Amino acid sequence: MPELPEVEVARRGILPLVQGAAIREATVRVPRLRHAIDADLPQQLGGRTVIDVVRRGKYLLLAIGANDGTPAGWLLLHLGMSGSLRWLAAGDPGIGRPGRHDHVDLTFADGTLRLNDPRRFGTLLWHPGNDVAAHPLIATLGIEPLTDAFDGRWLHAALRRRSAPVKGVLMDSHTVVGVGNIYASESLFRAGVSPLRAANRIGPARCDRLAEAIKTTLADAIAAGGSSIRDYVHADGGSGCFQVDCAVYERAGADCRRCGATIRAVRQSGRSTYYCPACQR
DNA sequence: CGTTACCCCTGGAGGC
DNA sequence: TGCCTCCAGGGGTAAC
Repeated sequence: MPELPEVEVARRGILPLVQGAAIREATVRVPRLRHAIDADLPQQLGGRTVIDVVRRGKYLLLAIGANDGTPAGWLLLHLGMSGSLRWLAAGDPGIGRPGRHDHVDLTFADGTLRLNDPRRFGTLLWHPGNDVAAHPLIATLGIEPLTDAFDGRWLHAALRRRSAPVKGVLMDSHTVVGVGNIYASESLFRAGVSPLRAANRIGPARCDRLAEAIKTTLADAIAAGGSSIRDYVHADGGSGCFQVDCAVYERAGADCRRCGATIRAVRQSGRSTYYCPACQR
């Protein structure tokens, strides 16, 4: 579900709630996520403090400190397709009535951070020590799109050795992180690039436009509060349907807002892709 | 190495 | 009402 903007919005939502706060208790009701949650996770977290919450790709990384403030390890959290975080203030009666897919609670003095994930494609892993970048799931991640290092030049060099359709390459988190199924389609529309085009057949000038389109699409969505369609829940518990007005996503059969042509849907590697066959080449 | 198909899982929507 | 099929924001893994 969440792509980079939703994860970033969730990060900003929970940071002021949990930073510097001690975890009184970690409760795991359902450990069977994509990777099984370690049985000793509650022992690792109990009594420790959340030092910081950072984002790497679609992962939220919680720096966890020991009582004396020294770093103890990292909590890797990925929301998968359907995961969401909720904050329930202390005393909220909902804390005592977890729902069917409320798999994990982190209980603080001021409230409870609750992970809900119906499809259980999410991930919650404990990584001891300082070096979270060394974790296999993190070490293999590609470039962050909202950095200066990611530009048309970088993108052109990366796409040059890929013959697959560009849309799938943009969604490959080992190349560039954070671009999911919605924003891949939206970014390609903004750049006027067909999702079906072989990645290595996009020239430098168009890579400039595409890199810029990815940045602005993601940044706009973050500014709008993230873009969620079905079951995303903001960290504060409100429903978050941010980017309600996608240009192409889920608009098959509708008119292109730029040229009036009919938006088309195709399937690529099992995922739906939307594009304007007239605007995007 | 790069590409593709498949798989994990639940729930909602729509057809009959 | 029920049952069936298809679809959904991700990504790791295996096989070619």
